[in-house]
Amino acid sequence: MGITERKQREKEQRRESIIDAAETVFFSKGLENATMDDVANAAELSKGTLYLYFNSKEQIYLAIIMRGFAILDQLFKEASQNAINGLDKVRAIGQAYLRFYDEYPNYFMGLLYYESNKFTPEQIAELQEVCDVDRSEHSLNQLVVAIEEGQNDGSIKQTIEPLKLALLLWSMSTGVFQVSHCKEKLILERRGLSSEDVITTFFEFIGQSIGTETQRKP
Amino acid sequence: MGITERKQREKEQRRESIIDAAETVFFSKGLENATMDDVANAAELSKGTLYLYFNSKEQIYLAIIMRGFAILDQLFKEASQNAINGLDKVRAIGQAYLRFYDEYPNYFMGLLYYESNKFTPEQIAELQEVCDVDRSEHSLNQLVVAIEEGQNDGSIKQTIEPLKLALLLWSMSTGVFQVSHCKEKLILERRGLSSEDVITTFFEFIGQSIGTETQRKP
DNA sequence: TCTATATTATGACTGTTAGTCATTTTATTT
DNA sequence: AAATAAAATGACTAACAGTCATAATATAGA
Repeated sequence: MGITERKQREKEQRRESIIDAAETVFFSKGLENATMDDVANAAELSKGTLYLYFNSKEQIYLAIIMRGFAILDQLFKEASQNAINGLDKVRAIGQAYLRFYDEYPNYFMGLLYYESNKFTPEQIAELQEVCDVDRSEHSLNQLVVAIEEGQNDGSIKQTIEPLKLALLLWSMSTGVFQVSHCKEKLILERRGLSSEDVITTFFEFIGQSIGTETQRKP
Repeated sequence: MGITERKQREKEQRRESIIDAAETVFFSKGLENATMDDVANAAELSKGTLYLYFNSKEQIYLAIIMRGFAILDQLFKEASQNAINGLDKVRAIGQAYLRFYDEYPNYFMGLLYYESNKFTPEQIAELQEVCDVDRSEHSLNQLVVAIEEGQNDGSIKQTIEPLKLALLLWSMSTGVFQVSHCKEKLILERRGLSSEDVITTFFEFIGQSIGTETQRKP
């Protein structure tokens, strides 16, 4: 009786196609300005149908954000691959996060949205019932692992415990990307600085601060 | 003819009282859940009247946020007062920012809201017509000045230009406060870390990284 | 003081949109 | 072919931001 399986699969596909449509709509008009009818049109479904697959507009956005986390997770994984030691791994992950911010700005914004107050634990639990797992912590864990490795192989100072350092690096990077993105027009340009410029300096700054003496460039 | 002046003054007072009311309402129920009727009730005015003083709900929130920036600006000013050199000033400003985050969490959230995409330049321009000036850059400028001072008196490394370093410190701090605030329940507690713990480590980390060798503690 | 005019305030009304639900359409089973 | 189950629909509701004709109040002029 493969019908049940086929139906399950079709349901899954329909859900994905709704997320696809919502992604296009939300990313182009912005979450606030986009209506559920917009999404329904884009998905070639009626509005009511959307609510058979998701409980709310926010719920759909949350599903989109989870896609972003999956991408980020993958980028981190790839970045870690070719690193020669822990510090190098951390650097590569940092670069990967920068690439994520650069190449997937909409997903990055979603990440910020997620990291704010916005979603209640209930909403996140809801999602897990119908959709993918919550991947929001995977990326951070990869960073923790890289730091542990670096502290073991002697490339990273042991002054800060891995989880704490990972959280710091994560939050500092996020903050720098966010601010340099938003201030680009208002402050940076006016004074002859660019966003990339600030970010590059940030990476140098951090690299020197967490590496052991032997790792420092002259 | 003092009547014009009195009327002007009364108008100003009414506007302030609307902001007072909105502050109470927005801070207690959250911007999203609060309605303009809530604000009107709290202000003991009709909804229509609110729109004689502000163009939109967002506009009122923006006015509240500007109050937050004024407070922050004041805190930075006080913090700078007793510092013995530039690095010390920067440290004091950092502590002041932390105090702001601790003691005025709602204003801090407003600051984050402001630093996001949320407001268009038009909205900010609108505000300036009817209300206080845009103070959002003052605090950052104080930080720039402190860094310049530190680079002149030899307490801060000269490797990064003042504006860039100020932006970095600002954005890193903001990111750390934000994340450690939001992750407190989900990640930190579960692994025996506290938000203060992370923030303290952050300040030590930064202090050591920007100070000149002679400023470092053993 | 009384009337005309300008200012300030009001709340019923409008348009929009997230979310619902009785009904219809389509697919599956007997 | 009929009965049943699953999926889809779109008209409907409730809530809310923002508007505007009308009313109340204050000021100025006679």
